[in-house]
Amino acid sequence: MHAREAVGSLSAVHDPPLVAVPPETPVSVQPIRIRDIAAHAGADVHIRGWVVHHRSSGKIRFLELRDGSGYVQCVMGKNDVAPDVFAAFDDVSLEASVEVVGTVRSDPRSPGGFELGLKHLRVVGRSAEYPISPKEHGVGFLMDERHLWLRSRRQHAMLRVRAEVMRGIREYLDGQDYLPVDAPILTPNACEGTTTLFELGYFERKAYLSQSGQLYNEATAMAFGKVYCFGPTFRAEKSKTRRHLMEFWMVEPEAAFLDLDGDMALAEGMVEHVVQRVLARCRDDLATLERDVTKLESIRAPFPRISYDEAVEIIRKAGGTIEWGEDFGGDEETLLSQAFDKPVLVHRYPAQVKAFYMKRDPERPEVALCVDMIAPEGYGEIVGGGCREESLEALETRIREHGLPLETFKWFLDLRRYGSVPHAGFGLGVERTVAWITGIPHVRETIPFPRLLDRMYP
RNA sequence: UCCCCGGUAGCUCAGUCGGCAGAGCGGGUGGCUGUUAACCACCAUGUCGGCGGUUCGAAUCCGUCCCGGGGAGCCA
Repeated sequence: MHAREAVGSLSAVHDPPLVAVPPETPVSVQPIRIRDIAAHAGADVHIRGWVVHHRSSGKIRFLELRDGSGYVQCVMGKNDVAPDVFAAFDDVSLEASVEVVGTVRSDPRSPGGFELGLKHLRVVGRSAEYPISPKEHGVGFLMDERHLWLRSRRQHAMLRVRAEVMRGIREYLDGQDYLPVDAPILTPNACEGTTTLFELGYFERKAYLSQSGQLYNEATAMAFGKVYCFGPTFRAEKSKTRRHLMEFWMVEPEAAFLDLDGDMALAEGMVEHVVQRVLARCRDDLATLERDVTKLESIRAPFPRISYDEAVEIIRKAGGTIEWGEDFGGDEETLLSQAFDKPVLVHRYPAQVKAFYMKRDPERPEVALCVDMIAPEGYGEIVGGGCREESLEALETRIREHGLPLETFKWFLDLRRYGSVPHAGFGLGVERTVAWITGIPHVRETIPFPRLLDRMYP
């Protein structure tokens, strides 16, 4: 109990111990995170984590630990430690949780440059026959073991970049004076009336999982001027491609008095900021993922801005077959992205392929004042947005044309009855953005627990 | 929903012409004082995705269903 109390009192300004330290392990030093190990060179430290790797050579034993902040190699010789400490290694296996005390020393033979000369070792939780071995595995197997796969280096790198992307998005929008105002996830009806929604019971009624915060954003934008919502979004489409998830995260800024050029500038500025922030703060993670960072370093505003008409020309010259009036498929987006080394903003699509609330170009009623951002290297559309129709009459006409029920949009039409203004916004898909920045081919690794067609486990 | 590919040990896979079910890794036991996905020796492990058919004989050929992967459509 003495050791336990000592740790408890010392750890007031450090990480508290997550497990009770038994009396036989006389831990009297503060727990540290591996990331900070260089600051403790020459000193004794207390580290808790999981076994990534272990090797024994009879009288010398090696242990590689992960605590979530980094990796460190631990060493002990048979003649350097008490017999019970040396023997504790016998219970060590892949992904067993352990706590150790040792002396930090610089050693070029250790990955990371520092190693821990062990004084104490205790197995906190054993790990029998950990399923994921250090050898190669297939995607199907790893997805079944996703809860364990998350412990691997590659997944750490991926999800740290994701976290940095999300921080960068919030930092940028907050800095532009956008207020985070989230939209509901349970909605009474289809927002855009286009994609298939997940339906669920809402007591005696039906409800749907949100496919976009767009319509609610328009209400909050009229209340606060500049807003964004950031949360999960659901699409019940039976999509089975590397770019699709049933549940994904989307940030959607919306601003009153914003025009199409301003909307494009906002999207461009945000994407530039996010990419540069990841480059500045996640170099090691990008290296782990073997990302060619020169392709990211050139992501600086301004991005090319082309009309849909021009995009069709580029696609045709590149060998694509597309008729004016059709939306772009994956192949067309890839051809288009290959013509540029930056994200490309494509504006003024044919109105027929866009949502009902998109504003028509007054000079060309057949096109909408909208914009998509196509990521480089074939990662597809990462942003979709544009100007919203602010005229009550025009919007009512659009709703009727799309065969949507006017009464369910009463509140949405109210926004045009009471002080309507020109406004615009967009949605950016987090997973596609992370896939592009990390350079991985499939979005499923960019979210901790992907929801795919026919895959809901774990 | 449609098209293509696949399913053999815990994992990754090989299995020839239809003729004894295999390797590496992982696991177990033992050895080794500087290992880096350590190494060496030995040991254990199978509803060959399910069902039906052809055959003296099927992992192998045929039918069907299930599951997984890739792609299309739709979208972020």
